[in-house]
Amino acid sequence: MAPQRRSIQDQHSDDVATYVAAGGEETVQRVITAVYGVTKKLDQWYNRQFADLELSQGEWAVLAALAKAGDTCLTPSQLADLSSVAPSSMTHRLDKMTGRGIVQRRPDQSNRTRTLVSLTKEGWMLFSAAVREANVVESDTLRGLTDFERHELGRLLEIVIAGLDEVDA
Amino acid sequence: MAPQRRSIQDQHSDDVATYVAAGGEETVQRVITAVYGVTKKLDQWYNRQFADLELSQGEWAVLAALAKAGDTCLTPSQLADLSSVAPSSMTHRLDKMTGRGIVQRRPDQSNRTRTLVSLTKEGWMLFSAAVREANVVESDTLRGLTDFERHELGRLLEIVIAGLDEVDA
DNA sequence: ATCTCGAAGTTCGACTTCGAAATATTAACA
DNA sequence: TGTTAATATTTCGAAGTCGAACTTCGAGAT
Repeated sequence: MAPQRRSIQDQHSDDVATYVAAGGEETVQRVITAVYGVTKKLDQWYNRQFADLELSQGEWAVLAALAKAGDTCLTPSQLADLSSVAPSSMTHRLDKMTGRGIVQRRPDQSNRTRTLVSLTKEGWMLFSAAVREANVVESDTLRGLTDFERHELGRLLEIVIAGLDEVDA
Repeated sequence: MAPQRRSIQDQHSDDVATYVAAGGEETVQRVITAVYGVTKKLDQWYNRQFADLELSQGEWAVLAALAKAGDTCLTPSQLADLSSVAPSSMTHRLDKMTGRGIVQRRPDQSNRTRTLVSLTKEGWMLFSAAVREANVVESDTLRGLTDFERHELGRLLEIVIAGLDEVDA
């Protein structure tokens, strides 16, 4: 009754064709469309997985940014920038996360307009749990690739990453 | 005064190290983190570029979904699903886009609970303009890769895409 | 033919986000 | 020292989003 469900790769080919027909370059569109196809699926899985931990995408962004900073504290403005969100939005988000006890705020002694945010021990534990949960689906995502291919994929993407700096300027 | 601004690839290495320290696999994290680094930058550029066209990310998702469907009309539910948004949100979004004249709604004659949505001529023109604008930054993004490398990157990503179907089940 | 169940769309209240204005502190300069 | 400009954060109103309840319609069973 329902038309045969199209496979994701067929859908992908048609998507590329649509973009090319609208004026995009084929070699570019093939890569970019594929990148977005992967992240879209991953985002859906993250949302499902993180629901267990009562963690939204936005809260995850804050958690990850603070974890990556290590011992260095970050200000709300920096967190807003790293999370691609307005500074005013970060205020309430931090209120909530502070209330939950996974981050803590303290005034900067050397500049009292500034607030320093850092992870609590509970925050670190939550981060670690989230990474290990996420690693499951991420690992599944790459399961069609050999070790060599994973290495090659990583290498190529890192070339792209390295070029992003200059494009901005 | 400000500490030397760290390059994106250095940042990337440290990010991977953080995830590995928290319990992720190195080969997996290298690839996934790189994919997200690319899309994050692209998202920022899209937002800037599309501001010219008065187009939000959400509206772009609807536009692209309808364009990919070609002549086939889509229902609000399908659009909500394709755009990863709640059906109730799609109602208002379509109201706005209809008011602007880029999409049109009409009742399905064969099933009157259903509404069919399609692009207007203005919608198609807007889609085409957006694709060509986006292609500029996308092309810049890949500028560090040779033609062969682009082909290889596309090939590897398409293997991943092909595997996504089965992971879901 | 009628009844019930499920599906599609919309409406409603609560929460999140944004941009602009307000507040507080620091830095610069005459 | 006093005034002004700049920076960091928060508050506030408008807009977008979500989940739940509601309405309408269609399909299948009795």
